[in-house]
Amino acid sequence: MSFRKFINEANEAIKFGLKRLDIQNESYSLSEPAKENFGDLSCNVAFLLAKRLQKSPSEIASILAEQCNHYFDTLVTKSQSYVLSVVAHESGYINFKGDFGLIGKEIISDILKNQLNLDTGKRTKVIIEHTSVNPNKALHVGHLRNVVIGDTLYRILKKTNHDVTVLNYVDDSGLQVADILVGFLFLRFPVEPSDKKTKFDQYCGNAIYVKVNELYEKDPSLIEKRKSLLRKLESGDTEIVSFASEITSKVLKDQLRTCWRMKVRYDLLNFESHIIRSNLWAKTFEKMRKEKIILKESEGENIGCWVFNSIEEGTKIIVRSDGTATYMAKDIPYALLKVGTIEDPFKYRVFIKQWDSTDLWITTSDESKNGDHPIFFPAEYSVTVIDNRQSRLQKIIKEILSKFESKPNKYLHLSYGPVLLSSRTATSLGINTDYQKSTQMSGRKGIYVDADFVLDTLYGKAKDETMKRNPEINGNDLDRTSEEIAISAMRYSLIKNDLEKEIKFDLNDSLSLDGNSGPYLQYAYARCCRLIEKANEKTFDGDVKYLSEKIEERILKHLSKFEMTIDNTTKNLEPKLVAQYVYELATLFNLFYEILPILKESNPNTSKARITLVEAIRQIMRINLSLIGITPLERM
RNA sequence: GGGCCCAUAGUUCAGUUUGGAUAGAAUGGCUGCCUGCGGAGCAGUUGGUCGAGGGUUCAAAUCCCUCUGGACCCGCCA
Repeated sequence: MSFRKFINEANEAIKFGLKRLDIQNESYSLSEPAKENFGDLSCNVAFLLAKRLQKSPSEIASILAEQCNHYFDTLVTKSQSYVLSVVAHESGYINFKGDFGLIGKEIISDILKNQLNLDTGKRTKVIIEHTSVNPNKALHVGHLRNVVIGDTLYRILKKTNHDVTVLNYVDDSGLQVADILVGFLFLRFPVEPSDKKTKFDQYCGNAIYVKVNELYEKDPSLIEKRKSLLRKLESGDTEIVSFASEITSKVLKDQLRTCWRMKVRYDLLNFESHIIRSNLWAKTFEKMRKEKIILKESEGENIGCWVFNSIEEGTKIIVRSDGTATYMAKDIPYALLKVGTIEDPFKYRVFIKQWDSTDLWITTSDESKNGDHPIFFPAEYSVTVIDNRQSRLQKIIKEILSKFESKPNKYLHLSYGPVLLSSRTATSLGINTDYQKSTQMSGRKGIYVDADFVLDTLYGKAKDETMKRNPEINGNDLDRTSEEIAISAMRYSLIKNDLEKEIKFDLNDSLSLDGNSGPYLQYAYARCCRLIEKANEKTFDGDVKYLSEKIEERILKHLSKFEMTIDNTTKNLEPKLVAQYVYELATLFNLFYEILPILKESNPNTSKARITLVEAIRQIMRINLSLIGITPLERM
């Protein structure tokens, strides 16, 4: 926590100074100044005191700075101070300069000895639910945002020693599944796509789902057929259920292929049909009724319905007058299960082995399968990754949960803005944009950009670039490298921005491998690797005191902020902070590489120190890249 | 109608939580830098009434109010 120690010490110095001037209860902020030549930390307290003391900020700053300096006399050994100087600026700021000789020495040592302190989780059990795409279509770029946010969060929480379980909820008995069943059973779509190379999820989504929805308008009798299929699905009609299960699991496996390609993994799949059969809903309903969380309306427009009266959101129907549960109601038992309000009724078996050789589990009704399995439920807190259109429902679920539990905030909704198509991209897909700036995607209407298609296109582009630079590269390395570059471009572009902002997806722009992009980060890492390889060092024991150039100090400072950045990321659930951190590190490194000789430096002490610095950068970069799911490449 | 989110350079975005010093990147345009540690790089240049108006403050992109423009949610659909 090197940089934080520096902040703490500066804070102590300010407090000390204020005390000596007999000033109490003054709040202030200690922040990084806009420009580096003002120092490393600035305090605004003099501005705040101006009125109270009837003096100018400038005057107060200089008096206070002098008192602050006495703080360092109280330290046992001044050489252990992280603060190099405290000076009052005429503007009124008190500026602190850090001792990056000392801070740098500590952070480099921590990095190289693998002694970074990232354990903020202390084995806290966390459940993350993400992806949860209906199993009737292939993933589009909008789904990928969800997948990548969820997986990045998983990686960060895992690294900070949280005990993380990743769930993927599969709605295998809903309307959207009934839609493709209509296609197969009534419109006679073949059970296999005519072109064997077509992925089954794409076949269902692109050919059948869209077509069926078009036909509903021309032939309303199909809607009746869908309704009857849905009833059979819910009532457990053996023939239909088993056919549906065959279809959805084929789609699901293809969806998982796309997710795995993105280096995403899960622990458990929860099928809606299993939850229905498990009796969880019945228990939940009973409980809500008993505790008077929901009430039966005896008059008015909702007569005969069981409703929840939300304080802020008004009346919400939970059970219809015909006794069936609404869409939202089905999420309640799942939420209760996650936070431990109801007991886990499931038995488990391994569904499939994943790309990282971990097991992906599913629930099962097979009585014999209840041997050793990980403990999935419950968690200390649960994070559900769903886009912001679901905010209202998530809020109501959270409110219902709070009726069961006195402890708040165990159930979190990680909200994000949807991915829209830029008008250029929409037009290129033949969609009439009506001169709008961007277009909502819709699986049902066929308005979307397929995830695999984008990855394939990126892959092709990365391959061209890689071949240009490495004419001698062999086929396997070329394929692997190109794929990793494609994934890094995709993943980075989906998390580098603020979660709440919509992403306007433009196919052309997303194909860029330059600038603030995933491949830029990988390139910086590869450069580090080549330097280390050529340096042929084993020990990395260069002395930080030879790193006195401005750029070197900036790098040491940035490295020292790593633990703090990760801490903020987990506290605020903001994956972009990691992306921004590693981008800045890559930028600083590229600059360093450009302006200073490393291997060619004539002073051996300086050269050794620089090589050590490169190694530290490389380590931090490697950790950060893996946190955001980008594979560090030694060559590209 | 109620709720929620957004608006910063031609474009895509940081910065807003916690007010502070000359508002930063990337991309596009223009221009330099490879017999040199890898040019997927670096540097320079171009480009801003921070949607508008008002308020609070010594100080507002940031806080408050009003307005405008855009998106989304508000069903006994999922």
